[in-house]
Amino acid sequence: MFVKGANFNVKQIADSGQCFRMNLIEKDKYSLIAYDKYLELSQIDDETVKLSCSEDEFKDIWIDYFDLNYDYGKIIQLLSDGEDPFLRKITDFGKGIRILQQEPFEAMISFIISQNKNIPAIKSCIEALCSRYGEPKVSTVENNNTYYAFPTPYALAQAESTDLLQLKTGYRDQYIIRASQAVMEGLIDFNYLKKCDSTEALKVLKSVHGIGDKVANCILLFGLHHIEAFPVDVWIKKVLEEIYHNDFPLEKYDGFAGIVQQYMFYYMRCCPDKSFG
DNA sequence: TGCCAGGGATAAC
DNA sequence: GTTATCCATGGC
Repeated sequence: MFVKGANFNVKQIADSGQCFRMNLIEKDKYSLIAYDKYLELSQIDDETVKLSCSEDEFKDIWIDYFDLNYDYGKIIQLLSDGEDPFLRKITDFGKGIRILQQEPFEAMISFIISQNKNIPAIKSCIEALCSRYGEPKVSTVENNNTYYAFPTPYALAQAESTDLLQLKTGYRDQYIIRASQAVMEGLIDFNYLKKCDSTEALKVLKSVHGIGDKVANCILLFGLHHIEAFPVDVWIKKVLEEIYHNDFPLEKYDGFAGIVQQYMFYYMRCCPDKSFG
């Protein structure tokens, strides 16, 4: 089926570092595994994306996954009309990005793995984790190909440390196991964390061994849809230092700071011409 | 080869 | 409260 509308760019989303199971298949065409489903997306033109799913599946899963009920145009207009020249530039550069609503558990484990790794390494580690602990599935999209769902909390709570080390998790093995156990035990309740305010949710997430400020904010933003969350990694830190001299007025973007953060991240990672200012 | 990566825990100041 | 050190490993 086809999705029409501005501010939905598959390449920009795939390269925005939110999810790690979205990959280029051929020019303008990407595969994605999420919510136990396999999906292919093709960018037909600036305002058209083709999805390989049925309309029912689109309504059930992907419309929320891609946050298609949220008006990004309004935020983009606001930033484009603002007085900050850097924000005007990066908003124009990344205006096809959307904040994904990923499965909270997948976001939690993925961003625990992400620490001190680059994106290609994160991707291969997560793929290894999925093929080892995830449920095998068969897609009807193309050639009945087999893929693996993201592992359940139950599966990872019982994982062996030595086994995880073979999947290149490095020193994060116990982080993964203990976080999964916290979910199984109900110490982490994603439904509650979605509903409560982000300060409270941040505190709860950081109570898990291996989840610090940055990872917790990524879980908030990409798994719990707290779009006010503002994760600061090495790239964002660079923006805050080099562009704003550590005086970025975050409070001006209250309520949607996470979107601004994504424009910053995507620009820093992907703009071929990073002439600042 | 050495440095960096969507960091965090812990020890040491 | 803030800073230094260590962690395991792939990517480039």
